[in-house]
Formats: sequence, structure tokens, C-alpha cells
Amino acid sequence: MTTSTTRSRRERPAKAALSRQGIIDTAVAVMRSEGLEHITMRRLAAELDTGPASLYVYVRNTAELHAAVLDELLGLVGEDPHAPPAAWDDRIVGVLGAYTGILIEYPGLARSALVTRPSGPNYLGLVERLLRLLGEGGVPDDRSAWGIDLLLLFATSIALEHGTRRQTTPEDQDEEDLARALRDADGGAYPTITALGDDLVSGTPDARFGWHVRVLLEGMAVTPRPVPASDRPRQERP
Amino acid sequence: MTTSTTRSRRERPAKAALSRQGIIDTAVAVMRSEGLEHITMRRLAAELDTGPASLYVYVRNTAELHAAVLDELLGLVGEDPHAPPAAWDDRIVGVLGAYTGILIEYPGLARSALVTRPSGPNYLGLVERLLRLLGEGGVPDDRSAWGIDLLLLFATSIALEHGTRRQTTPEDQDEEDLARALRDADGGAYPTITALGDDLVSGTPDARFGWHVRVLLEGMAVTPRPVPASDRPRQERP
DNA sequence: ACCTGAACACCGTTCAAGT
DNA sequence: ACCTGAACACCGTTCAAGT
Repeated sequence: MTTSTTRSRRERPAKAALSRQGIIDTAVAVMRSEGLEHITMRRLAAELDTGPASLYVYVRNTAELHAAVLDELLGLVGEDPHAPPAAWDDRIVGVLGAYTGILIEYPGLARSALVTRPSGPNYLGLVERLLRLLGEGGVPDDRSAWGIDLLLLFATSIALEHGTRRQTTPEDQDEEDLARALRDADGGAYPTITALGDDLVSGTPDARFGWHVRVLLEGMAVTPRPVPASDRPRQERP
Repeated sequence: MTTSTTRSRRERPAKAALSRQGIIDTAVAVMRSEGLEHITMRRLAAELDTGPASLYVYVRNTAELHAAVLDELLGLVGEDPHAPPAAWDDRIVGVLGAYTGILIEYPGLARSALVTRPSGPNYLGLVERLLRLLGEGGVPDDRSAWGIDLLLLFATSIALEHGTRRQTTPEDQDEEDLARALRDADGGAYPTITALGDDLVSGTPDARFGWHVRVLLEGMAVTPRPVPASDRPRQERP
């Protein structure tokens, strides 16, 4: 179905000029309908009625494009203003839960967030909110500074893990492989694994998630930062 | 340089029959010399003097191949038997450090481990060793069972983060982007980030790593597992 | 059962040339 | 400065046909 120039002018909204935002918007649309794996330079170019080379004026490479999509979607993570008042740690669980929620809803984003560290405004907003909550909870600033990484890295990893499990992507196979490998582990070679048995894969994702986050928060609360070598009075031998 | 059939028979060791192990060995060799991104079906097929389709008899897909390479290399992670006796938590830091060491040495492996959860014998060996050390440290079994994930997920993520930073891959750009974004963050929009300032990116990777692991261990030590809803006497409202 | 050639359906990125 | 066509150098996976 080849359309004349005039026809296509009418069907598409007059071929809007290219812009970074336009590219990202198109990418988000493709993400929603077909998933991250279809956000490719070539595909987007086709969508925008141009050649792939044109996009490189606005976007450094494919990874940067994916990161931009993530930040765009992160704009939706806000705390519900009508939520009942909650303790600081429950609120952290909530914020991280919303973050992983987005990552799980759009498979592929979590991987992208691990590969290309996000640094967009909405991601910074998330960091900001978490740091504030940690401060409210009385976590010393220096531990917040080092722990924020851990929290977000963890939330992203968990999303990756559960995201691939939820959808029927080719990847859940290995989540199951691991569960089976743990269950069937040879008692001679892996006695401790065998002893723990099913508990290694027990619990709902939510229960595990909540516990994991609390482990991190409790750990931060009780673990002092190391004293830098230069500030230490003397040294035995490292 | 086209070689006759007779020549090539002499140059290559008589074109060994295909086998899963042979494929993995070749893949490991390619990994060492050129990196994971060159372990492709087509490349390996060329290396083994056959067509890509032939490999699918022994390997499910590219991801499984990468996972097999990881497990192969994980065979090298053993505790030094001549190491001086150490406390259980220091030994855990050591084991996880060795694990991340491998992942950092071979860029791409960490990403692969996050995407495709490893389940090979050597990975199970690692799980086994860690569970044993946790037990020695007095961590209750149920918390070990849920925490082992967290430890390994974290170690893998950290390797990914620092691995991309170390090499001059196209990806370090964004690690720097994030550091700059944090430093240059607008004090109005992100007051807490601004207040913490440089401490957000302070410390050597080793110092951060050690602290992170200890946070996880301490957290596990003090955080009880949630009581399943079915075992709870009554409920206020969830 | 194992192996293969060929095909299908794509990729990212660069570059010289145009406007 | 922005945009493009065309090219370079690749991918994974399937399938019908052979041994």
C-alpha cells in the first residue's frame, strides 16, 4: 500500500520536525505497545518517517535513548498525597515499590537501568525523596550517602528478577532452572543448600521484597561507616 | 587466504567433532581474548568451522551460552586454602569479592548474570559456600534462605557498576553523567542531594563494597522474617 | 541424531553529500 | 546546523535438506 506524498501528508500530522522530545515520546509509545526491545534506532526512524542517521543529532546512542524513556516513565512515580500517614520506613518501602512497579510493568527497563545508570531529572527526584526519608528516619547522613546506591541497585535488581518471572519471556526459563537446580541439588555436594530446601524459594515476591528492604534499612542503621585509613591513629597491618 | 581442504586439516586439529564442552571452551577462549560481546553464535560457528545452525544442537540460545561461560569461569573462585583464619563475615566479604572480581575481570558477565540467572554447578557451589558461612556466623537459617539472593544480587550489581567504570567502554560515560548530575543538582529542586554533596560519590570501590556487604550482614542479623499471614493470630487491617 | 546452507528478518553506527 | 541515503559490518534463529 504505497501512498502518494499528498496522502501521507494527511495521514501523518504533517510530519512534525524532529526533536529530542518527539523522539522520546515516540519511543515511549512504542514501549507501551510493543516493549523496549522494539525501541531501536531503525524502528523509531521508520516511525518518524526518516532514516536512522537522523536520530543521532538528538540522541547519543540506543542506550541513551532507553535511559531517556526510563526517566520519562519515572515521572509517574509519585507518592500518593491521599495516602494515610505512615512511618518513614514504610514510606521507603512504598517509594521503592512504586519504582520497581514501573520497572516490572515495562520489561527491559530494569536491565537498561542496570546497564546505563540513570541520571535524568526524575531519577534524581527519586534519589532526593529517598534521602529525605532516610534523614527523617534518623539514618546518619554519611550512611545515607553510601546506602542510597544499595537501595536503588537492589530495587532495580529485584525488578529485573521478578519482571522476567512475571511475563512469559524467554527468560523465565532460567528463573525456573535455578529453582529446580536448588531443589534437586545433590545432598553430598551441596549439603547446606539441601538442608534449607524449599525455604530458598519460599514467600511471595512482596513478602521477600519487604523483608529485603528492611534488612537494608536495619543494616544501615547499625553499621558505622569505616574510618578512612588517613584518619586512623595507627595501623597494625592491613 | 583460502586454504585447501588438506591444508586446513593440518592447521586446525583435524576439526574435532562438535560437543557442548568444546563449544563452551571455545567461547571461554573468545571471552578471554575479545570479550563477551564477541561470543555470538555466528562467531563461534566460524571458530569451530561450521555454520551457526549447528550450535543449536548443544546450546539453547545465546543467553544460555553466556551463562555456561560464566559458570565455567566461576570454577576459578575458590577460597585460598593458605589464607590465615578469618572471621566468618570477613570470609564472606572475601568470597563475594572473588565473585565480583571475576565479573569485573570479564566485562559483560555481570550483565549476563543479571539477565539470565545462573544455575550451573559452580554457581551452586558459591551459594553453598555462602550459606555455610552464614550458618557459621549464627544467622538463622530462614534469614539465610531469603538473604542469599540479596547478597548475590548485590554482588552482581556492584560488579556491573564497577566493571563498566574500570574499562573504557562506551558505558562509563553514564557513571560519570550520574556523578556530575548529583554534583550539579539544583539546590532548589534537590536540597537533600545538594546537602550530602560529594559524599554521595566518596570512598574507594573497595571501601564501599565492604561497607555494603556488612550492611547486608548486619541487617540480616537483626531483621526477623515476617510472620506469614496465615500464622498470625489476628489482623488489624493490612 | 547430528549437521548444514541458505534464508528471513532484523540490528547500530558512520559518512559523504545535500539543504 | 540539520537531515539523509547508502553503506559497512554485523546479529539470532529457523527450516528444509542432507548424512
